[in-house]
Amino acid sequence: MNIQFKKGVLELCVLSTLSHKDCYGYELVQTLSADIKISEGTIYPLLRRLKNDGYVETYLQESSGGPPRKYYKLTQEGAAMEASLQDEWKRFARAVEHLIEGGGLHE
Amino acid sequence: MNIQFKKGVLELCVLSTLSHKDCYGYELVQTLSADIKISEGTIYPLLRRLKNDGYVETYLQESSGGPPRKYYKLTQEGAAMEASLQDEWKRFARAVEHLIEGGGLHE
DNA sequence: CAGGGTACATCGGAATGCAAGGTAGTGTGT
DNA sequence: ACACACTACCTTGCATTCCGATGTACCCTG
Repeated sequence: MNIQFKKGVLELCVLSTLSHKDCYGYELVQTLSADIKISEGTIYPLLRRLKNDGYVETYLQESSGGPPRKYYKLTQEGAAMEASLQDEWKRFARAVEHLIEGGGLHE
Repeated sequence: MNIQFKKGVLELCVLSTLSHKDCYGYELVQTLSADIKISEGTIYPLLRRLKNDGYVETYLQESSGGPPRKYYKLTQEGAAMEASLQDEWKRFARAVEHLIEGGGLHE
């Protein structure tokens, strides 16, 4: 899988997943990797960034069989960001589709 | 337009455009920018990379009203790369679509 | 002869993802 | 008791790609 394609998109994927339910970091790696491979070295700095920007909040929860899990919860700003990014992505994907199908010509 | 989304995709767009007809760098900037903004500072290093990797060949052609144009022509390897990248892109776009629609769940 | 369009090119900075490495807790096999 | 694997967190350095700024040079128009 082309690494470059993922740039910026993983942020959208994380926000989108969190818009359905709260998740902890390790869980996000497992869940997202079913569709798009993402490594721990990517997710943790990304989640830290999202928290710093106010798009998510965190809370700890004990776990049987491992250290406590840090859950991430979408804020209102995060939900707005998710919607915005999703819209941007769809417009971008359409533009690419247009270019690779039509060769950028008006057909 | 989210800059990060473009990472790696511009290479596909350039190869795809060249698969329809030979172009010179400045022309590619104008053509592609109708759909996806791309700057000269991006296209020239990209074209050099494609040439170094053997995906394109170049030839000069005089122009009325400006310096000579350096045309880029797709090689066989370039055409194969274009097909491969296009396939990768489509699978990637489907995976993203699946994630942001279904939230990564099996629905 | 100044300014704008054409057309090439390079450089440094910013953003992002990854592999590799580190810390701990829990459970299983021998 | 001890090694190993799995869970779960985290950081650091590296590679890649894109952009804005900048530079060169040609041609035409006012």
